[in-house]
Amino acid sequence: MAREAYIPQLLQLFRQYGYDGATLSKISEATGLGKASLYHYFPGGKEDMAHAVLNTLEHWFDAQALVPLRQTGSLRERLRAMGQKLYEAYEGGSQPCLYAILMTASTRDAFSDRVAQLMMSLVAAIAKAFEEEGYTPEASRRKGEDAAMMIQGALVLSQVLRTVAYLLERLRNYPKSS
Amino acid sequence: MAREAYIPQLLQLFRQYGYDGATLSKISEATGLGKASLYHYFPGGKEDMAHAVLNTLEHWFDAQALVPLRQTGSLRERLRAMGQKLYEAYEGGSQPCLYAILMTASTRDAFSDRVAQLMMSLVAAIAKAFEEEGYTPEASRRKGEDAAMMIQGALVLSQVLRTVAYLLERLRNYPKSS
DNA sequence: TTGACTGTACCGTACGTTCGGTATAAGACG
DNA sequence: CGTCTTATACCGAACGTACGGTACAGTCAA
Repeated sequence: MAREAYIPQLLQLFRQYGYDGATLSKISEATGLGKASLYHYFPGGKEDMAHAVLNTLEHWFDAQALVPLRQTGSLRERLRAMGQKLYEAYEGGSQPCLYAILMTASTRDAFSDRVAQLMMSLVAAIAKAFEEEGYTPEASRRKGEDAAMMIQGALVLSQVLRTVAYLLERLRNYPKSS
Repeated sequence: MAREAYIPQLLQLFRQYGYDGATLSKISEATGLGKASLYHYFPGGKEDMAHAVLNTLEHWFDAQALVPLRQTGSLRERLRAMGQKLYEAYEGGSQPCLYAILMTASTRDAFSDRVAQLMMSLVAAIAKAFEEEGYTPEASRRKGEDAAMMIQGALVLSQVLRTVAYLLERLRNYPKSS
């Protein structure tokens, strides 16, 4: 099996236990792979695994969440389509964002540049959609940041309050939320 | 020295390294206390320390951040005063929220009920201010959740993007952000 | 026969926690 | 006054366990 086959389990473990809490024993158990095999697929160890998950996530964002932004239709419709994709990816709020998870790791420096870049590309993609609609670059950037803030805020509150779905529902109906 | 004297260092360590990453060695070094002494002040170990920090935070919220909400003045002014307090507490976004940090711990179950309750009290306090202004209970609750989401979202983005202050600036100017 | 893959044993280190103390100071008692 | 007790503050050393990671001798399909 290719290393990509284990990405979903890795993602789930990092989400559930955090980076420091996702121990090799747990990873070994969840994947069914011995430590030797894990190091065969991921020579760089745990850090390598996290980066592999980020690779997949980066690709997923491009191919799933951001693709509606580049399609035709009203801005509102396109944002909604993105919201729907995110709603599914985060399972209605029951799953946290890996970016936020990795930024709480004790070795966050190993990921901070990468995660910042990924987040910025999300902000930029949303901003671009606004810009095409006639918003100024600055206002567009702000709209992109607002959207990202709302997404992350909803995810945190879902985690904390465990009342899950209805918070992210607003994301699905973004940008008309109130 | 009383155990309360060590709360600021503990808060800082949990924020910086996460719960799992804040090891007893680091705590010992930062506080200047031997590991054994830490168990004198916090018999319940690391979990005890985290709860002690939450105690302080709970008190701080009541005495600092939420007190403007109960004062006189326009709703807008009161929300702004709260925003200013939060802006200071999170050092303009350079510091994450401990609630979110603890929810990424591998032993998050030890804190999840407590953290949910603390977050709900924040939401409720903001909602109450809106309700007094004539908003319906449901709309008020929604406003409280929106504010909490915005706070948490701004904190996450500040952590991830490390562009810090200007995101939380919007919080300071809440609710007129755009 | 090669090369991808794996089970097992093992490494040094660090973890959270506990034990068995010592130092100091404040009361209590005769 | 002296000393005896008690409580608080603190610590060095060690506990058993688990950590992330490595070495190596295989196995097995192509």
